[in-house]
Amino acid sequence: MNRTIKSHLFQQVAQVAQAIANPHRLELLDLLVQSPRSVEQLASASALSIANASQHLQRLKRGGLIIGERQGTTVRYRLADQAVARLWTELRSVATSQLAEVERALDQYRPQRHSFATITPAELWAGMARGDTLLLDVRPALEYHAGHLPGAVSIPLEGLSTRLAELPTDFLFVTYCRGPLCAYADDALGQILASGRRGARLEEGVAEWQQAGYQVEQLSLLAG
Amino acid sequence: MNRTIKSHLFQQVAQVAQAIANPHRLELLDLLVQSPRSVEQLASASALSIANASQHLQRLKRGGLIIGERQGTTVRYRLADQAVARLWTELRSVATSQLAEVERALDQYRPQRHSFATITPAELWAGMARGDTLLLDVRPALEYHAGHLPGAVSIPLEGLSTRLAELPTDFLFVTYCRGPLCAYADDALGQILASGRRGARLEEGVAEWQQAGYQVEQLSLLAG
DNA sequence: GTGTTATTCAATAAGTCTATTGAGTATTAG
DNA sequence: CTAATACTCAATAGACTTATTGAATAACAC
Repeated sequence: MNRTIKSHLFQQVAQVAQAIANPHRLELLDLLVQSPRSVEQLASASALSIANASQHLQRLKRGGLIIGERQGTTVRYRLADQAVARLWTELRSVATSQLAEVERALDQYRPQRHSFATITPAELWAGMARGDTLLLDVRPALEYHAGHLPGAVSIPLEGLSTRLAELPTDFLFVTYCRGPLCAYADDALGQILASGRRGARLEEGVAEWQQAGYQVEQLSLLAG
Repeated sequence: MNRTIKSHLFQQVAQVAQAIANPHRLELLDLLVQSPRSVEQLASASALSIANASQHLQRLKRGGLIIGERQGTTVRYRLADQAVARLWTELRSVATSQLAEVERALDQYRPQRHSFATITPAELWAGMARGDTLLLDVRPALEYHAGHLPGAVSIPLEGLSTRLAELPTDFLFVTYCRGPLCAYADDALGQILASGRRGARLEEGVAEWQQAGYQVEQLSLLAG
């Protein structure tokens, strides 16, 4: 009888684990860590049908991981709590460190990652203080507005190729994006290096930065 | 085609989430956070058949969460990494803070938890330094040997009722066990308070203690 | 009111997960 | 060698999960 209650307790906790135990839902969560979004935005960003995305989002909601708020005709989903971002970070960290399969998949998705220079937050700080380093946020503008690293300039990957000529030449360009499972910063860095400029990649995204105890900057709460 | 690779990456990470997305496997993990164990020990502690426990353990192993090592005729399973304990702690924390259902299940499993005094690590340190506080580890001896809080005395719940008379009367007794989802410390504290002694419960277990940056003590690596 | 857009719901077929059973394997003891 | 112990494997039925479809609802513009 104690056993029944105990089983029930673990069953409840397992509900949360079941909510994240699906690749599509992890991808949705990864997007929501960057910024709140509507169902349609999430569906198109993750290549799901609207109905399918909606159902996955409701599963995440039932698991207490995200919150959906109706705003006129759309429903805007966001993380229920920063602890959810920590859970996602921790899961990713266990996955990449313990499963060789994940490392291999990551090498496929980000083939250049071993050839790029990487930079730590401390080195980045020092360079920005010296004034010889520029930090580029290459995520979509929507995500930049929801929160970005202090001093970062928003140059979404989409527009980089046309704006490349604008960039000065005597700087070290540090690119970052959603975090270690995102290839935007690699793509951007590739273009920057190809143009003859110097650059490095920061593996951390906004969530990892925040979890490491640093502040993030926010421009507008109504980012759309 | 980029999409295929990306999906594959998230699928790999989801494998780890799927490994913990089952109440029995969470219970096994919760046991393994306390100490390594054989299949038989795990099966009996979690009320599973041997074959079933073995299969769940192999699923956890495939997910990279635990490691099994043959030692003579038995196979001893242990956590693959401390990061796994962090993942479990983080999952539990999201579950308890975001799902009212979990709080309700916890109230059923630990009905006295709101009536007991709780104590923080800082208060505990102060009391132990003053010499008026005794810290009791009420988990099975096996788990105490695998690692325990510094200065804790091992009094497994099983033997407490017969040893209760031995305990001095002029101390504050602080009980702890596996962590917030464990009722051992509540049971023990109930007996201690009923005997007229003063006491409080420490919610943290060894894993949470360690994750908070404190040291743990270990007696023997061959604890059996 | 009608029409439009964004989202959710319900039904369903195909796929995946689980507990149980009984057989199979590895190690040790004698 | 045989027997015993501890564990794993394979097969399977029943239970859940998932993607797709098309219908239903909610908010708004007019």
